[in-house]
Amino acid sequence: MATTETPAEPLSIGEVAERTGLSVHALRFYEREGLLVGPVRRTSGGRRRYTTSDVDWLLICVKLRESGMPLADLKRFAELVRHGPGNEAERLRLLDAHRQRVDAQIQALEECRSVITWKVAVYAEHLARGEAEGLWAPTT
Amino acid sequence: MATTETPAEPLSIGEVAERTGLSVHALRFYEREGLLVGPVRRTSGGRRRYTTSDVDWLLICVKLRESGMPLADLKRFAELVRHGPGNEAERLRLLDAHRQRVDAQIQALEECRSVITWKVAVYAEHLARGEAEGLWAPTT
DNA sequence: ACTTGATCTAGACCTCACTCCAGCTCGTAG
DNA sequence: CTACGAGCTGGAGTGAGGTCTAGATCAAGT
Repeated sequence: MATTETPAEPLSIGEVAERTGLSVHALRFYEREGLLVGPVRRTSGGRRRYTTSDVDWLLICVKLRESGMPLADLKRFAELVRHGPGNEAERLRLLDAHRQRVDAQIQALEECRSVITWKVAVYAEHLARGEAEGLWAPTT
Repeated sequence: MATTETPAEPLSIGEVAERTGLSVHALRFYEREGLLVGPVRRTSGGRRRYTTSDVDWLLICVKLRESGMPLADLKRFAELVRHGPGNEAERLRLLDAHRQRVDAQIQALEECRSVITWKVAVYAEHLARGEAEGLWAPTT
């Protein structure tokens, strides 16, 4: 774990954007929305200083988002983590429910892929044997 | 092919909604947006009458949408089909590009799933051995 | 004829997840 | 000191993809 980096140097918002793939806009937005576990430290001048564990959390967030978890759920999860120990069962339920959704998504995508693949094959064959036949006149 | 139904009875918008999973609103919206291959027939009273090939096309659309094809691409595809034969190569490119995106998506989701699964395991183990340890004090 | 329920149109509205802007401040390099 | 880029805030704007409303019409049942 930990971002394969010095274990203590705080990072600027730009650096965090770079290593999470989120935009600086998105990072500020996530913070406003309460998606981070703790408040982000600031320099005396008011600039955000992210810790490596902030970044680790964000990397998890990115994976959860990427797999379609809505921000509302992410927020809920962050709240649970924020309120410390005692709610692990609920965190587990939340994650596990999401994992199931991801599985369903993968299955759905695989089904879509096979439909598309079939359609691609239809066109490929059609092209191979030269243009002809109403390929979709009523329906392929 | 064909929707395992009488090959000629036209369907109302409600029936089509039922068998495609799209809402009647969505069906009208898709039509306005030019996502259908041909214009939908109407009764003398102005009600839409869908043919089974309309439904077949919509079922393809649903699969493409479900796998993340943007409406704009779907529209492009519909246009190609609408303009009849001669552009099959382009249709093929469009579909094949999409198939590649779907593959990438599946891969990404699988990666997400493994991250989530790992996280679920962490919580499960934690719960099994009884509450303790700052599971996220810095980072899990 | 009356009632009921499905449809019709045009257009306003909605959610989600950001993204961008104005106007200002910070901080580092020359 | 000056410039200049990166960061700050609050709030408005964006784009995708629908969803909903109002007010009218159609069609079938009783």
